[in-house]
Amino acid sequence: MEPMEILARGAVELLTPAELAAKLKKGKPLRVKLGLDPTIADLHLGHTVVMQKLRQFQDLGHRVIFLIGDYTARIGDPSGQVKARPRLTEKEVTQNAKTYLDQAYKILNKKKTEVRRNSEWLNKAKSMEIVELAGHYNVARMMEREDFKKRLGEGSQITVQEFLYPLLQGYDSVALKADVELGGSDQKFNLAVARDIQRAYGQEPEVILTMPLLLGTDGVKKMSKSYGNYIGITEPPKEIFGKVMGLSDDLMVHYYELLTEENLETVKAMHPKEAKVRLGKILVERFYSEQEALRAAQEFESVFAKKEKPSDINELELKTTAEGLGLVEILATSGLAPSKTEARRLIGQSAVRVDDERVADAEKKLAKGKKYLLQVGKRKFLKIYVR
RNA sequence: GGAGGGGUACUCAAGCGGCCAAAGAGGUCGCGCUGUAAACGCGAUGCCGUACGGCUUCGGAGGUUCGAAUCCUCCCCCCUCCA
Repeated sequence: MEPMEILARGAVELLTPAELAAKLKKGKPLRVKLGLDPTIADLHLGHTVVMQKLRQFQDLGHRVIFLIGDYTARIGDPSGQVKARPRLTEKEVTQNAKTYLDQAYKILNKKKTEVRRNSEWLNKAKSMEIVELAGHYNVARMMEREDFKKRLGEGSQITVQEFLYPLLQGYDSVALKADVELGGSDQKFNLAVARDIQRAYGQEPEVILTMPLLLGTDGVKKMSKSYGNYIGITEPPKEIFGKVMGLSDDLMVHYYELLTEENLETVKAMHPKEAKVRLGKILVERFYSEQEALRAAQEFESVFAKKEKPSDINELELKTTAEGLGLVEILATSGLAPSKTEARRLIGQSAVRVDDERVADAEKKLAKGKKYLLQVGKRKFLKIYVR
């Protein structure tokens, strides 16, 4: 396949194909920028959509520049936000960036990756320079932006500071002499501004390539840690696999489309469950190994299809001076239930099993000196030793 | 700076002196049905107590009242219109 074809595949938007072709034609490695949002500590599948694309650039011999927006993080990206974002401390930024990079190298080639921080140049900028930068853009265009428009309409606040964000991000591209910039499709506005800013500073504008946003496990909102609808790439294999199995059939196809190279027609022709198992394996294998993928799949089958017990149930020892411990108490202290009230409620809803027997009596006590297998709901297991 | 509107549980949103731990929707959790799907049905959803009940909650601090999310005072924050 031609480089152009590979790079353009899956993109929501490529501005412009002609410019990219021209840049590729020069035969020099391109500087491909990705702005990293240091507000997130853990990567999830949503991030990997863009990562995967970066990897393709690397495989074709180009250079990836990870830009840690440590300076801009203190402003907060207004993209898609309903409210102004909280600002971060220096320490949080550094920590988040480190975690992010460690995880990103599961996908990227570290040798072909350059890491920079925008505080390198933005800290030095004089206020007059910032004012000049602001002079290169106008408010009307800024207000074309969907999220600003919406916030304005709803009457929620927009700070002038937020206007600065896209400008500074655009200036980063100038400082880095970026040839290409990637981002999620929600970043389109910021990226487009970068092109204008580069032009204003006499540079050839970067090509921008936006990738689709992956929907979260709820199938409604984009995948995001703050919505709690994410699958993290550092989650244990069986968690990743389990979450994949819990996807709706439609969503599964969406995941296949954005996360794999599989032929969608083939996928749709398969039995949905088989297809889901396959997707789960592909993903676990990507972040761990083939063995882990197989194990996760087997484990899943035995626990949920055959109703067997998981192979690695945590054990907890609880001490008591009395004859025994109340079940409610055990559930609450072991974390199987968030509170005693909730524990009682769960028992009342016949969600609790002790040694495979459903418990209906909220006052049940577990006698001292014995081990028990507790189960709450379908997936929470814990071995308890009361002594 | 002036005039008015508003801040309620995870979220949105009713309530505007007792019947309010606070309607409704979403979310979440549980049960059922299943392919641990989705959709659907039923139920639960502040904390503590077996239950009658008790305790803490409606932006913050005081006050009025037998009794306040609801009335009053001050403070903080947000919005709209005017300047």
